[in-house]
Amino acid sequence: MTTEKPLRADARRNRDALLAKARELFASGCFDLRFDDFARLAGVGTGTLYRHFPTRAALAEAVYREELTAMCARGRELQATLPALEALAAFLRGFVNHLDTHEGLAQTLATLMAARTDTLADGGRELESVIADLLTGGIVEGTIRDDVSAGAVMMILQGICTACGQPGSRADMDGAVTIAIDGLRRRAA
Amino acid sequence: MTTEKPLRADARRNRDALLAKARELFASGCFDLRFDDFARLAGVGTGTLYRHFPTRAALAEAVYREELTAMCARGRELQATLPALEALAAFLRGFVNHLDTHEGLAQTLATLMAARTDTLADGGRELESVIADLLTGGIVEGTIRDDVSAGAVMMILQGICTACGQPGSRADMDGAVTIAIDGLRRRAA
DNA sequence: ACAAAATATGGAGACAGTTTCCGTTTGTCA
DNA sequence: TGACAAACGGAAACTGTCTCCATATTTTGT
Repeated sequence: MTTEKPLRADARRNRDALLAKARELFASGCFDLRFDDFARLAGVGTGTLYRHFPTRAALAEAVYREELTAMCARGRELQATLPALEALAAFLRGFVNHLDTHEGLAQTLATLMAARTDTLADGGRELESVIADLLTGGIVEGTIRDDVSAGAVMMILQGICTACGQPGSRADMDGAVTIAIDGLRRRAA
Repeated sequence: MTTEKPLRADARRNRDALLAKARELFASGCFDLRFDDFARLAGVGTGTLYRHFPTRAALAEAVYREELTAMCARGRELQATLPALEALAAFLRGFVNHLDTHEGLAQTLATLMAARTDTLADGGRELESVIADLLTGGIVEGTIRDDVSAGAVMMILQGICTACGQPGSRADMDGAVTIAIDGLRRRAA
């Protein structure tokens, strides 16, 4: 599906430089400097930046793709080793905990999830599919309600990601997760 | 507190024209046309627009203020006539139902809630205070858990508002509310 | 009723960030 | 090594935001 195209040597080099510098900048909290500056600081031309990453969101997605994939992998791992509801709870707790110290990731996810559109949302889809599988596991197991789907959980996470970074939000982020976890439990008849 | 300043006649007229045109545009789904164009279409100059509404969000807030206040009033009314948890549930259901057919309001709220930048967020604070009171009522009554605060619920609503308008989101919006309502119940020991 | 003072107007233009375009450079392959 | 394709850089065009101030309207005092 994903058309692997062999990139020319200098192209790959520039792309990597861009990515490395962007990662560094994001990590130090600079989310909204001029888009052009990502190019300048990485030592490449503006055109090159745009050729590799047509939008700010595309750049952010590329930077965090690996990290996001790792988190998803962890989710699957939890699913394999714990009962579904506990796995889901652990996953969500870990997720929020990670977001709290990686604001750039939170911002990026907030954007990706809000992006109704196109191609670059598939970082978000990767996450949604992990959650869907966790839910399914819990439904089979009988511990998770069967009347809500992963999309609903994604909305909640979206809210959490957006709020992340606001002073004093940590407690409410945890609160939202608490609500989500207990709200997902199959209700006693 | 709110400094009521007598507005000059033409000023009030222009302000109203702006508001009316903006309401009409929002209702027809045009959220992101040039900000300047709101002025042009309302038949006033750019300066006038900026004088009355310094930002896009300020304009949106003014447009929806009345509507939002009505929703909050309804929340208080529910609180007065139903047990707290039921009032909260009815409020949230009604809220989402309303959002679903008023996308402009949803967008506006999403923005207001995300904006920690105070002055224009007090539409958001009005909402938060209604929810806080509903929660408090339920805690006293013993039906709502006491370990999460209104901020957590606001995050969830933020996610819902952001998602509103995406095709097929309605079911998940309802799902998120379902999770929230059940997640807020005091857990049996 | 009128003039002075106070208030508000409009829209040209400065500005900042974004994006395109194309002449030049660099890498690839035979 | 030459020819061709791929990628580069960065100046210039563009787009939306916002400010400024000479001009116009309203209010107030007499």
